[in-house]
Amino acid sequence: MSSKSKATIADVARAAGVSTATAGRVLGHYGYTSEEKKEQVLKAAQELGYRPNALARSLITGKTRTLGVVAGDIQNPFYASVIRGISNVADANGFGLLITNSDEIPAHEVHAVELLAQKQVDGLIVTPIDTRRARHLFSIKAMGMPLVLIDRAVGGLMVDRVATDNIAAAEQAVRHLIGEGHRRIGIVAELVDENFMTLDQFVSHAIAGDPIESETLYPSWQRLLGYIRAHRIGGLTVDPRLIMRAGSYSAQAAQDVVPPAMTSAHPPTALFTTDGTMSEGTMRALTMLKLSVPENLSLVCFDDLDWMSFLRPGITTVSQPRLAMGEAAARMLLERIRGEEYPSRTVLMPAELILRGSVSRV
Amino acid sequence: MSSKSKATIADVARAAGVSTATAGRVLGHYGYTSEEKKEQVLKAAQELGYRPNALARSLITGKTRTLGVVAGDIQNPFYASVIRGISNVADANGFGLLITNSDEIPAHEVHAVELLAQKQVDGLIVTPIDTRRARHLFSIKAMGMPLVLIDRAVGGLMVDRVATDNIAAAEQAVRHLIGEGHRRIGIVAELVDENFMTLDQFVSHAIAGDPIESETLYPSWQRLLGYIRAHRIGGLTVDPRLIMRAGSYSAQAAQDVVPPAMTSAHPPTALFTTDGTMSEGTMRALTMLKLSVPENLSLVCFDDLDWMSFLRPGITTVSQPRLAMGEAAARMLLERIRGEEYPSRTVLMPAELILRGSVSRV
DNA sequence: CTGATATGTGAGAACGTTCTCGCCCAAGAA
DNA sequence: TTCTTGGGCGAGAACGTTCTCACATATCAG
Repeated sequence: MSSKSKATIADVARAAGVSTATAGRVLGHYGYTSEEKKEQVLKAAQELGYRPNALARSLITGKTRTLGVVAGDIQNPFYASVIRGISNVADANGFGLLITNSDEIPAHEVHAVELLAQKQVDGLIVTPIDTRRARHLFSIKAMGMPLVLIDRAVGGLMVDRVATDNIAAAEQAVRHLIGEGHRRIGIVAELVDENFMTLDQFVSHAIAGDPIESETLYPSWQRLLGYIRAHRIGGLTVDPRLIMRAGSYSAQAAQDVVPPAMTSAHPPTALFTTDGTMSEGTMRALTMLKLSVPENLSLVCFDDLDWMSFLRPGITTVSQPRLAMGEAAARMLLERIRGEEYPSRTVLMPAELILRGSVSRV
Repeated sequence: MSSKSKATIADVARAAGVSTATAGRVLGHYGYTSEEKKEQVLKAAQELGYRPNALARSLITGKTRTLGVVAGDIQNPFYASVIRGISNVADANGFGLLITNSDEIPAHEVHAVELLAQKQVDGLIVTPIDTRRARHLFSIKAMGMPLVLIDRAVGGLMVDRVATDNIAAAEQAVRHLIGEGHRRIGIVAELVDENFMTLDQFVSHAIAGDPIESETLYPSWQRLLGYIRAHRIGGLTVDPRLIMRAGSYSAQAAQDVVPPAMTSAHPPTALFTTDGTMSEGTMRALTMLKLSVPENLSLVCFDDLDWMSFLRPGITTVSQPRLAMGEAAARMLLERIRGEEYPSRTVLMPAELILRGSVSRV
């Protein structure tokens, strides 16, 4: 029956009484074969339980029909959705997915990219960690392997990219708070060190309206920029004490940084959190502090997580099209794999501010 | 430099002035080579930007150092964590991960398994959908490909498996509610049709204490069994009207099935939800119904999701070791891949009841 | 009839590795 | 001396496919 170990094309050919070339043609669906031999071969293949060896096929065709993905952490809902989006279009096109986690550690990313390249993936989707140093990614591009970036950009690396329009989205969110009468608005953001400017320098540049190379900025810095722009537009000054910098991508860091600001002499009347992880840490802190939303404090988050819709009173948040981002990235990658030529494209996806009950008028 | 397209072992050998065999030996770390030639080869490889082709290597060794995973849906926190666990041990052992979603659709699972087998993965981790018919899985086993099942079992398929001890965990959760004085306890569960017994038959068997082949039962049915056993132990009768059967794996289905029961003549004073998806749907329903937990209704969930700890008053829930389940599965799989022989093993992981604030005494 | 075009077949090369073998050399044992 | 042992090296087979050819035939246009 079909259970035995492994039958090769040669075995099938022998059983069907044809050459391996002919058997290969019918099994691989290429070239010409007569109906007669086709039936013989198919019958023999069936009986022997023949299963094509994709390795051998890929070795000679140079195509693996496999996409490589380097994400931060599958457990994070953001990445989980993005990957799901990628998976949707990969599936639909008969591509497999080789997935790795970088945990936002540059060395892990380098290692993962190397592994995927050795496994000869047809293309790579990466959420790059270091927006400045990324020799491995330049090397991938130079090798001619299609590459698409998600969420972050790499300075000088001209490849397709899809991201949320972070600045506009954050600006809209904070303007909403200002519109509701809030004047002291805190922001909870990772703001990991980018080593090119201190936070103070960055803030004063932004407040002064100096031009800032925002493309290669980390998302949390872009969202901070949107926060500052909303203040400028609203004619408000930015109080640096209201910028709660977690310094790392963890809910715990956010949870730690919120209480001091909330118990200070002039606490904010509203908070803006810059991503799902910060939102979670902030919620934990607010629960510990027994602060009620929106009675004691208004809140706008970034990224629409499951619980935001049913946790009373409902969290007003910026919704990113995570699934669509993954799908768009995969589609662009497949176009490149097919050999289509374009100048490198950047797709900035709009985010939507979803109004729920976590903001009150002051 | 290291950027050019693709240098092969033959290219490196030529540049280093040695045979391909010798170059292969140093680049592949096997056999003997003199320090002198080793240096020459390494230098040449460096200059040509040589990167081993894992495909060619795998074709001849018969090993790909890649694991295949067929999960329900990466976006679901349960699967996301399990996969992350698998990824942890795969990474640590230099294995890659080929991941697919079945969306709980049998045909998808069959297709995914076939794809992964063709790609010659060294082993497979599957969350089987159909616990009765699974020819493709028997075939995988017959082929000699190592296979580990997670969360569900397949009748008659003797392979390693890791799962939560669902019956015991559910029983403990419901006994807790009974201990707090609850007498009318509702259960919200998928209970997709298993076609071997109707729900009524199943319930009456369980109430009567008749022996039930529980190994190959779906998790939601196992949890229902635990619920019934807790009633038996507590000397309570089971009211069939309190069994809210969603009938499919979606939060929407749960959300739809809860309101009728809550607005009936004799509503329950407490609810037990049998997994994360049911919990989410139930929360949505409770929010719409404006029922406060634990004032108007007590609640115990299954699976500890992020929000359960910070959503006030904190949700009492059964915590499954999802990450550890994935890690255990991957470890068992690697043992099999290494050729270790055991009779097929079943690892039932204990779950922990985490007491928070969603249960009140009546 | 001549040439082109499409269908059909098999022998054997190719893909980029690892593996098997035979050969050489040096050092130590008999 | 002669035999063994183990390091060191290269030629060429092998893995299981697809690809390139050469060589058929049949059909159709001119």
